[in-house]
Amino acid sequence: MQKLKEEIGRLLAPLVQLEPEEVISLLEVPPETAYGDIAFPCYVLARQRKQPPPLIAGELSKELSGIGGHLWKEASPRGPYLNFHIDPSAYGSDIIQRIRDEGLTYGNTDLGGGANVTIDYSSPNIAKPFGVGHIRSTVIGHSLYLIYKALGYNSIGINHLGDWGTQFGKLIVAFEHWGEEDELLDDPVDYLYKLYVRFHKEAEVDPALEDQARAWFKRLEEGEAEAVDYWNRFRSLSLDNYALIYDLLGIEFQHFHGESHYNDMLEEVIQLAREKGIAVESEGALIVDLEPHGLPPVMLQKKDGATLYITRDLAAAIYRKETFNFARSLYVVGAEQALHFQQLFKVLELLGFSWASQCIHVPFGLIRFKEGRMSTRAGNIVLLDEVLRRSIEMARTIIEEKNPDLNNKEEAARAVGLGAVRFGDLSNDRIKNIEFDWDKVLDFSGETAAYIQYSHARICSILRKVEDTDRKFDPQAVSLLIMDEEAALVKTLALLPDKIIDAAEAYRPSILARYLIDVARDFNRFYHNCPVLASEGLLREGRLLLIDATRQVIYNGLALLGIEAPEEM
RNA sequence: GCGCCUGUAGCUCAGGGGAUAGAGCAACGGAUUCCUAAUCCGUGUGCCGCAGGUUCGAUUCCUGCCAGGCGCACCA
Repeated sequence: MQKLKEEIGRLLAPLVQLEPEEVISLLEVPPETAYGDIAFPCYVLARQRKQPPPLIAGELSKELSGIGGHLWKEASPRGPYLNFHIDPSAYGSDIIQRIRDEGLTYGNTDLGGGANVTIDYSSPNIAKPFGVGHIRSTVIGHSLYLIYKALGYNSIGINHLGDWGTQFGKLIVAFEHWGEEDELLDDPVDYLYKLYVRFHKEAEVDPALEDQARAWFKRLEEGEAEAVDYWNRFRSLSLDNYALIYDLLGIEFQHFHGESHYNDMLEEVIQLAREKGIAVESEGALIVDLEPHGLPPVMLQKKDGATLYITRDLAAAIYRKETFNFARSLYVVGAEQALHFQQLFKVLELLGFSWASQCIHVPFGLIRFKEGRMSTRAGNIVLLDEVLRRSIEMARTIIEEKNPDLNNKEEAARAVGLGAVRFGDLSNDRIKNIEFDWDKVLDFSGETAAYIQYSHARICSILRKVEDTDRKFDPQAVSLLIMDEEAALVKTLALLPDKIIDAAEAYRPSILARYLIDVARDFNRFYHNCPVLASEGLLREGRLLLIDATRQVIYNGLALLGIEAPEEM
């Protein structure tokens, strides 16, 4: 698409007295393919030429009639627009050849130039079970990690484990009171979760428990052996459990620096805040007054001397800058923490760090029940484990029904089941809340990952049936692809690089997810109207090249969402 | 009370100054001697939350209001 725009920009610029770049930025896609494939709106020229836009469009069309381009064949006026019509043969040839040449790297660009981008994602709280709520940060963050990598950035995935804080005090108190050793060993995370829920229930009647919890956390911060032992056990038991889920989902991180990692740096942060004169005592605690900046105050240190998570986040931000010298630092964390990040970035700025502006909160909405929000404390959450298991099970059932002869059913079921859950989270604008609904999670029809994967599998199926697998690009064969369905598919395939860039700039994998739905839809229309194997000669060859390119686009695109594209399902 | 986010078809959601506002689901009807029907084609639906403003032009930008969600010092 970019190449086509450049060509139009070059030709049109001298005729309209604009720079080629300006022309390119004005170009838009018409609402109907019938109008044309790319349009130049003439409103901007109305003042300059003192003519109505439709007249200008007509004149430009005439001026261009003798010229023509490589990738387009005609520029027709329609109302105030000058519509360019792609030459399907030339354009298709250009795009398909490019996809063939670039293969697995088609869609990638080198915008990043190797610059570091840190991405904080997943970051579960130790000792709490992995609920469906946690999947959002995990899946969105990991996709952004992959997308930035595809743009030539050096992505650095950081799992900022919530492995410190008063919650550990709570767990220790709960375990001291009600803990059973064998139950803990039996199913650690589940048991710790039960203790956590029980703590909050009992604390409602007996508020003294909260004080005990704070005291235990204080002892932990002071490095008291008994507290540290508890912490170590709870932490490693939880990590073992998370490892299973990350493994299943294919999620990776370069760093597992949890909150506890920054303990040694907290004193320094507090010292710096004092030196800069932004930290003040208030009611026995140490706070930063952000009122002049229109924000509520933040607390760096409690009156008992223990720190809070923003203190650790400050230390972590500084550590990341010093260690990775990031060009951008992303925090893929729920929208409910928006204020926290505003405060965090503001304090960094007040501490004199100009790079505070490179820190970006990438927020997302809550996963809720119809009846209200999920709460770990109240104990009403849906476990991610269960969601993934049931989704894979459902996929297995459908495969059994539709494709009973399939060889590696288990592999396909896993790809489809996990893909469904992932896609459900990635396909809508991340800022919106999601209502958790089993029926929707387990539905594999319509705009779903299965739809895209299915398109991929069918292409693979066709390609398997061809005797000569050693295909070469043939411009003549591709030039025969002039049916509407073929031209539409080619045009969509050309968009992958732009969509990856758009997704990265908006921090929205949903842009890419939606695009892949378009690819699959265009492919399915083609599939139903244009026989591949039953065609003959060069046309058959051209269609094989087209679907192979489609296969590549789907494969590459799904990969950036962290979704597998099985060859059979 | 203050702040942030959201409001588009019956439901779930795309779109995001410009040409007749689009998909999926659900409903109904159709397509399989042929490459996997997890598919495709057809039918119907919209005060784009309400009221102002900016503009040649607003569903899109600005302001106010309404509704829902989420936050607002010793949790993370």
